[in-house]
Amino acid sequence: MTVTLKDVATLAGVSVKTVSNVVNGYAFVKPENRRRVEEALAATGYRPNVGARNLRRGRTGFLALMVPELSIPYFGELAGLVITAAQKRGWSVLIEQTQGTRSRERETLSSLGPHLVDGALVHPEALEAADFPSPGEIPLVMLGEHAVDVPIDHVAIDNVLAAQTAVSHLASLGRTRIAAIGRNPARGTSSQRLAGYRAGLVAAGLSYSDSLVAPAEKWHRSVGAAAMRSLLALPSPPDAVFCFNDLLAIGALRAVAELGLRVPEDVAIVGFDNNEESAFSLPSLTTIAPDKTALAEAAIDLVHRRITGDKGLPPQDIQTPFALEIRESTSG
Amino acid sequence: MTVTLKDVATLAGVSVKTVSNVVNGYAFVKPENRRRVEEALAATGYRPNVGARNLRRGRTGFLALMVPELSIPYFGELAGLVITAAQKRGWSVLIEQTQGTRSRERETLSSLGPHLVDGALVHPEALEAADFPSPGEIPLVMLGEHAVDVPIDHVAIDNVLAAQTAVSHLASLGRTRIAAIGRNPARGTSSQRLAGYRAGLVAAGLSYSDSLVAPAEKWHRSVGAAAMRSLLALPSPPDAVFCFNDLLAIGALRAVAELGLRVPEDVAIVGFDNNEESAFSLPSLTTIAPDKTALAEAAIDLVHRRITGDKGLPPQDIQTPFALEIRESTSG
DNA sequence: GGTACTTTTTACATCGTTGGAACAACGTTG
DNA sequence: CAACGTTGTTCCAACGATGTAAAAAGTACC
Repeated sequence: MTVTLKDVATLAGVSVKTVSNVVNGYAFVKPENRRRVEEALAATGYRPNVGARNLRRGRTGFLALMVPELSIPYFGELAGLVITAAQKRGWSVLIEQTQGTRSRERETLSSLGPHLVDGALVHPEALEAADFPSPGEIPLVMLGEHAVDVPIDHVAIDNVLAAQTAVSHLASLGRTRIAAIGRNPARGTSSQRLAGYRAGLVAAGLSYSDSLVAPAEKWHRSVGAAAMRSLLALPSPPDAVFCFNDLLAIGALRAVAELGLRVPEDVAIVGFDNNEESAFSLPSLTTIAPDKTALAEAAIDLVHRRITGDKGLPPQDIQTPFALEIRESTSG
Repeated sequence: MTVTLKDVATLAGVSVKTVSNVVNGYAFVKPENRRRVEEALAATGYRPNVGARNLRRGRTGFLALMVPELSIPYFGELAGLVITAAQKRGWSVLIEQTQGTRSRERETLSSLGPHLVDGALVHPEALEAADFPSPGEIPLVMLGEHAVDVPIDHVAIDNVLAAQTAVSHLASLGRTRIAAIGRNPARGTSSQRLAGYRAGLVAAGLSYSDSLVAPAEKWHRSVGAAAMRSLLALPSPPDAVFCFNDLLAIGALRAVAELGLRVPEDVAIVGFDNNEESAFSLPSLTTIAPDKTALAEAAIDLVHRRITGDKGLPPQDIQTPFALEIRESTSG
């Protein structure tokens, strides 16, 4: 049923290779033949068999993107941008979800054989250094989290500085009891944001207190609400909170409202990620806004360079920009 | 560098085909040989070349999922569920974004050759009947929208009934000036929800008024806010609004709040889609909750049946369940 | 030991494509 | 007109796997 080069060749009265040459834009084809081939191509509606082509070329035309869950707004948005950036360079993107578990992350990583995809962008959550595949396999670019001492390309914003910026902003409003929500020792991202939180406190001359740092296993809205409730139940509750992502912050907003308190008058809140919904919450959310487009472009660019040559390039560590987006949750 | 069947065969001292037989679980292999082959497989770390296997088998192992934009929560959530459901049956999912434009939708559809993917789930937004490929190509399953008289599998909830349910709920609260946001003649989904809206009005004995139906080109939050503002500026503004999706409703919530009015006391609001964020908005949003998991499973199941045999099956039209999720925006 | 049968293994062709070498046609040049 | 470089085309092998059919090895029975 499907049309192959051979069918086109028969119809055009030339050899298979000549048709192949036309399809691939080889220069030296007699105009007359080229015309005949092109007509035959059009007439038959020929489409190359990607599998066969890749078998021959040793390329697949696919990139994998590994994320915890697409239903999390940050990853949905990021995936969309990655797909767009990849498409510009002729790649299709295959998405794998890991639910943020180490076992699924390892499994996914090891299944990414060189025949399935040309390269992969991975956004690990629980992965450890030992889990990384021996180099020499397909090009890998890590997004978001910096796994310690693994010689792999890495693209992210400066999480520590960003977190510090958020906390400094809260301090600059005159808040003195600044809490944090999102501690999770198993996740590198959490450690970095926690470090930034502490740095922000120090810079503002405030002291750190463990009791003001709420843990959060999953960074979901409901967890943020629960954490906020427990913080507000403290003997001396916080007057500001830095949430390690926007979902936690959205949950926190709700918890504050349910207790009849006001944001930002009673509690100022800052999030992280700048999800689209955060511009529309009530009140809208001040947040760290990573340049997700830059992130996606940089990652695709890097994997592109790895795939097309540049073998010698040492592992890159690229930082993309971010900004503090000030909204109602910290500015009445 | 990569290990092929041949390498394994050499190491095990048997023929390539025997190794292939072991890999594929063929029954008649002498235990002794099977053991040797398995050892060689383990020793070399053999991984099948998917491309070559598919070339031979005529399958690719990929499904495509076409959606407007992953950054829209509904599609992010849906895509996540589709990927999960596909994975259970051994497929990887390739995502294509169309931005909801007809040209990109057509382009995408026509690029889905039989060699690239085994089947596709498409969620069109602007596509018309004429755009559909001749049958006999790869199996297609349409999600969400029912394009008229195209003999193609289709999975969705009953949009008309769902919309009617939403409006009936508002009417049951005693609201009499029920508006709608989201009219867009170019989109089938909009027409269906509009029809349901009218049916709901009729059922409640209310009259329809064009002035209470706000258009919305894109169903985004900002558009919902703008539409709400214009509805509230009417000489006799609505006391309830049915928004054609949750994003519009979230925008509407904000517009109401900015004017100092209360939800649901002054205006009750119902959305559609049950995005995760809608359970946490202030107030939380009453909405139509489609069973997205059922939708994803049904679609994957259908495409699975198409691919593995069942050629004769007439085009299916499957309806998946939905529920009205009542929250604060209609119940103080 | 021979026949008939079953189990196990192998050689070969094949999927659709492209790289390379060989070959043919052509116009230039000496 | 022979030798040559340039252009254009074809043939063949290969990418890595699997289906087919035939060969080889084993088993059972007379």
